[in-house]
Amino acid sequence: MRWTRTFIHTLRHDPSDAEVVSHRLMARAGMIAKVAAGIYNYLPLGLRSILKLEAIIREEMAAAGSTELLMPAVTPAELWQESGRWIKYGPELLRLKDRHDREFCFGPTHEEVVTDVVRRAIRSYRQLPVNLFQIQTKFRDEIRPRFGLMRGREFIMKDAYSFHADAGDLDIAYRAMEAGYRRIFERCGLSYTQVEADTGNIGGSESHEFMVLADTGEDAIISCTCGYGANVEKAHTGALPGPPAWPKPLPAKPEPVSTPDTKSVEDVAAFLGLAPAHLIKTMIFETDQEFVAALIRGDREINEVKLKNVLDCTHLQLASQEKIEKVTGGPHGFSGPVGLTEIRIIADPTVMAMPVAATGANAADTHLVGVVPGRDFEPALVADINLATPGDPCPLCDRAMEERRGIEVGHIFKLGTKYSEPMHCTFLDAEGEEKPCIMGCYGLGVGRTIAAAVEQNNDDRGIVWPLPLAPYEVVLVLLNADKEEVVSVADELYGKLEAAGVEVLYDDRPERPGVKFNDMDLIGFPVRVVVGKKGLGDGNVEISLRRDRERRMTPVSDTVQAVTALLDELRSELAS
RNA sequence: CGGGGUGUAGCGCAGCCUGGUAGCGCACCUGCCUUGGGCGCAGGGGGUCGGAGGUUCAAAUCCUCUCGCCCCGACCA
Repeated sequence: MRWTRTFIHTLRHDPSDAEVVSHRLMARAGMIAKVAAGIYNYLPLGLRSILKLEAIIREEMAAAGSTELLMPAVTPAELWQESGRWIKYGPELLRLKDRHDREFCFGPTHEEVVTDVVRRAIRSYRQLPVNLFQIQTKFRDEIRPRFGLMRGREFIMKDAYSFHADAGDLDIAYRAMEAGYRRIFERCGLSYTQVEADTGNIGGSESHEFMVLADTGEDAIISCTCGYGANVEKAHTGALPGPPAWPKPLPAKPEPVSTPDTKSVEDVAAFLGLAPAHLIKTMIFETDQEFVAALIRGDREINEVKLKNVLDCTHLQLASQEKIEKVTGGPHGFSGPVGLTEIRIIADPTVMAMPVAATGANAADTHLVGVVPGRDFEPALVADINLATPGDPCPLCDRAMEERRGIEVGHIFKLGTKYSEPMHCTFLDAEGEEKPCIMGCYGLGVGRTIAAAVEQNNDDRGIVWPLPLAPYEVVLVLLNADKEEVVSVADELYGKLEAAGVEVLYDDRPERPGVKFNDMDLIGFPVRVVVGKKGLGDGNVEISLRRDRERRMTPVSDTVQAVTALLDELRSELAS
């Protein structure tokens, strides 16, 4: 392709709204352009990278046993009402009405639609398993879209869904998808990790996320050298060290102590001559259906995602000071579980393991000392609601874990019968009994993966594309567009490279060298071939790789061979 | 939705406080010049100052409302 016949327009300045490096560079390189908040044009250069990733995905999905279909972007409300998500999904679901006032939504994901597809066709266990995928534009009306393709409202996603007669068969498909995802990210040349994940609003049992590692990633990953890794939202820890020995005499029953103006755990502990780990922190939360008191040891924090799952609620937030006072009878900062009978108490196991503790007394400026969990209060529920932090022991091997950051590019779930049951997607088993299909679902953010690749591969001059995702593998740069003898050599080289099957962009613009070189570095084509009168004087062109920018002078006649050899070298690096 | 900010040429910004000719850099057009890392000189085109209302002799500037966008928190591929 000749540059002058395509549509590539680079920006000299950073767009003022671009915050992260991938957004900045993709916008400047003329790959994407914003149309509205969280909604982008994929310009020709950007689309090429997207299509390359899609091609890899299609190959690996086929290898994993999934078949492509395409479902509608606009889907009727009825399907969502059947699953219950018309209510549960909330304002993130973009709802539309047609001219007859019938309700639709722009699909944010397609469990309902695909379940409908399958239930119309499947009658018998003999027809299972089914495994379908699509690459589709989705829309989620995010509260705060940002970071370009990383967190758009409209975005391209590959989503796959599998249907099985039993859990064992689901596991086979799940493992195949898991392996397929690993191959996809490996083939892209990305550094990534696979972690245990929370299932979020989609629901289900087992779940893994695929994270491209980048310091700018929005997700925190807790991991151990033994291979354990989990999203911090989900991460467990091994047995935490217990609190230090109780430093004072033990009262026979909880004893109120005046603690004026001490609200934070640190203040109270210092005031009482105790360690933070001697206190029980009591947090009052408000959900869509109730108030609850969540109990955690004073030196730890509550993991709100875990808590939300334990409570099985849609919304969860800290209660306001007024509401705390109403529910507990005491002001904010002095809540405690003793005598708290109006609301459910959820306690972390570390709290129940405390032999004795200090807590708020649900009264102004007062704490209770000598509270014994299980004797002085009984929680409605004991569940892990502890937030894992770096340095905590690994649940598998007890070594200290570390925290890294990543960009979630893939998420796979075992859904079970969450959709098949309410939507009656059933089959007859060998005994003639009607059963709901066991389902799995497998998402992969296409645009986000491209953005993550940029996030991971750039320098101060621009993008450094990994070969498999580069919009073009090779750029041929004509330096002296007004010198006929230079042009004719470049034209001829362009023809030969194309004939040899090299994916080449020919920069035939009559621009100054500086402009061209800067554009090439910004866009980040892996291989650059420069034809200029200076090199040509010695019968040479200059070949360089974007990643090291080392220039090798090569005789014109050897160019095609040298370029293909370089490409082969880059490919074999990826394969190894 | 809550809190903070911003909207002036295609892009990046100044001007606003203290009302009075709408500006700068880049990009664009013409000519000359230059040509291996964003040249130089000269000339030129381009604006409902986000929108509506108000105050005023006079509003980009002050006031009110409204819309878009951005940043900080809860969602997610």
